Amino acid sequence: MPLLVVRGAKLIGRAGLGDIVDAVKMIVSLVPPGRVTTYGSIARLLAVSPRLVGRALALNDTPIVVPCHRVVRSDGSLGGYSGPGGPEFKRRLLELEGVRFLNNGRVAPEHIVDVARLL
DNA sequence: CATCGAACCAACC
DNA sequence: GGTTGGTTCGATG
Repeated sequence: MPLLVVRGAKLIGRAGLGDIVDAVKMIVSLVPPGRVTTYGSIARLLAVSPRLVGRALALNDTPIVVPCHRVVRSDGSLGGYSGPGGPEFKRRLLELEGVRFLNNGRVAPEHIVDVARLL
């Protein structure tokens, strides 16, 4: 199966989003504990819209084995979490991994990395 | 710095 | 065809 789907290209059946899910899983698993990345960062790498990355993560079947909690919004605010426990659990996981949160509820900027830097 | 609104793109109704 | 998301970015206070 293709790793990437060019934006706008039509493939057989549910290939489009399915492939993005796989690619996103792969990329997210590169983010080390104590670090987070953003939807937009992944989206640029895959040449898709950030919203699509969100959707891909939302329908991700393995929320625990894939560290999908290490993806936040570009301004450092949590974003959502469709896994068990919701966003509250997401935040707890991150704190557990050593991610520091500011008073305004955002991730401290020093933890945020662009996935392109991890390649 | 915080909030607001428009743009985004595939799915779903 | 309109709404809806695990968003983003520029404009505005």
